[in-house]
Amino acid sequence: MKYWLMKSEPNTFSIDDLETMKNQTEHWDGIRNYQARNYMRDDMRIGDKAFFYHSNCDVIGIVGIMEIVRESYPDFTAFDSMSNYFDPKSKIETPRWMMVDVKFVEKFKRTISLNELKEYPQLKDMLVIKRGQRLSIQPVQKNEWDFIIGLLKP
DNA sequence: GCCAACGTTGGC
DNA sequence: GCCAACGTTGGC
Repeated sequence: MKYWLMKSEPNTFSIDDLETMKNQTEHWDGIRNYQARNYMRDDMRIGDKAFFYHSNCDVIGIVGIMEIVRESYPDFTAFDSMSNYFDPKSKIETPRWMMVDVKFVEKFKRTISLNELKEYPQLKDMLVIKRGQRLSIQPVQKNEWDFIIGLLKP
């Protein structure tokens, strides 16, 4: 099983939104970056776990956990000229962008902020704490995952 | 295939 | 709102 971190701006889609979706499940649409797409398409498998990360907001950081429940399939928002994510270069016959379905697992009692993540030497290699790192889907190492889960214990 | 211009991300 | 970092585009 692999571990991931997936960013979303809570103004657009927050962990609370995910929790209130039907079946607590939603497609993760709007990824328009090749490296992030490749991670979804090539490496994400059903049962993988992902941190839900809130970006561009008051309290930036990891807010909970979700699970991958459907492997990659074409991102239909790319075909919709009314969508913010419309991409005329992505055709139904040859879709350029993919998405996965994610299911809510838990919301943490507290946000593990970006500032806090930066404090721990154990996490110094995490992509998310590196300046200018904009990848919206990032792999997380098992030891990093376990360390972060450990922070939640009293 | 290079690279300048441009657009976007996302922390601050 | 600013702007550094980075990805993409398109002329050559």
